[in-house]
Amino acid sequence: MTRTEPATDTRAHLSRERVLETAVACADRHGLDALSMRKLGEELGASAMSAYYYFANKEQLLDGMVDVVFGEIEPPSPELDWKTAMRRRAVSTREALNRHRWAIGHMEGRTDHGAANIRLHDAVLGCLRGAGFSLEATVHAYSVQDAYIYGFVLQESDMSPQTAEDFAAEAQRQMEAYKDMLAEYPHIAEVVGGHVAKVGYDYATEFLFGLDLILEGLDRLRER
Amino acid sequence: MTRTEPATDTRAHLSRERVLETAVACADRHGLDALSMRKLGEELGASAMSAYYYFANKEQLLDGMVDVVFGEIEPPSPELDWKTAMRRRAVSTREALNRHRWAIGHMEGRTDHGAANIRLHDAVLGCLRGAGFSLEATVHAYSVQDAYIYGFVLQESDMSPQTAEDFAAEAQRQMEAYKDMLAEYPHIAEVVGGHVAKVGYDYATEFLFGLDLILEGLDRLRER
DNA sequence: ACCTGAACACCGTTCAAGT
DNA sequence: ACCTGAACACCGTTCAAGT
Repeated sequence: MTRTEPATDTRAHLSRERVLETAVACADRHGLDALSMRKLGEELGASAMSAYYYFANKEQLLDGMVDVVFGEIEPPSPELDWKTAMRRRAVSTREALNRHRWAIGHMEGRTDHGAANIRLHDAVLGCLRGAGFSLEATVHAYSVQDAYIYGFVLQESDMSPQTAEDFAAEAQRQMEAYKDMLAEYPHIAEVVGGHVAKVGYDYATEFLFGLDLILEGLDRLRER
Repeated sequence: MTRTEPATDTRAHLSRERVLETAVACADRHGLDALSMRKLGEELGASAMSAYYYFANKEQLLDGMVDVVFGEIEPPSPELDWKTAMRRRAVSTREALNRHRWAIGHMEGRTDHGAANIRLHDAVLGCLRGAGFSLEATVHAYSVQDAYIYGFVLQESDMSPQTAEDFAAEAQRQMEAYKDMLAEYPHIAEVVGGHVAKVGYDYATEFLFGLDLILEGLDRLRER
């Protein structure tokens, strides 16, 4: 958070932040698999093993990278009503995870939670409690929302086509490829051929559809 | 699908199925990271590179492994009403993914879908169409359900404690560890300390809570 | 304190060779 | 047809050494 650069830097020095920044940028561009400690050193303009001074191993580097992503998620504002606040936080989470597709699948399992993670967690719980959810209902509400958000981005980041038009084109291509099997799979033929290949599939509106369905369901769980 | 073993096998021969079976079992026990092509050869009682005869590379091996998991998911029965059928299919998906924790995160992104995957996909679409969902509503309904199911298991498989009691104990341990920071994070203190550390967190009931919330929301989308 | 280079035990993949 | 062994270009990590 606060940069403590020595006043007498002879050259481009390394730092925890700069290593993290470079690692995130590198993973964004080439994927997490392509990010090796050696490649990271090179990208930093330093030696192959230079990152090991700041991170004991690759797992701890990933801990740090994940918390960078958490830091980009907009926490729910206490100014807004709970539904709007949760909706915006969900959208912000989706956006952050789409900027850093390597992160999904590593956001939850960390044994030591980063500072940004904990801060966001606390803000979400506070939003729900303030809206009149009981302790139990708060746990429920948190679970459903996060399962949905992470699951949606997981599906989304795995699919190649991005826009609704791309999606329609890809659907049409796949229909051609599987043409001889379509008799065996009539419902895929109907839904993909009759709908997706025509109107496409827009991730943003699809995301909001499910999100609002969940938020409306949760609203009935509140007290008063 | 159909086994074509030669009648004159001199010894324990390899086969596509046996390689796949062994790979899945190995990943179940030690994780996907620990599964190397060399280790797999050893586990098969064959040479280090033996699996390369059946799979061009590790990615195609993973394609096959993922479809094994899809094959373990119970497709929706046409005998049941749509909500019960979807509920059972969701529970079955969660169970399969919990048996094969390495699979989550690899189920969706495959470029060539396996046979079991396509079969299940078609059955789910058929169930929804048969229940009176329009083409558009079917796509919505599929999206929400799968996002929720995958996302829930993603969270679940990342957490270490399994039972509600374990969870409560772990929560208590974490409360101790973060004691000095609790003033900064009052809502975590309240929810974790006041609820989770006491009653725990049962994954199965938590899963059904969100699932039913979604299914009930979707019910209002049907025609007639 | 901060960074480097060589060394170790591993990878995935290719390919000529064996039966 | 089915499998093997050696070889290549990579990994993550350790550690003694440099400044």
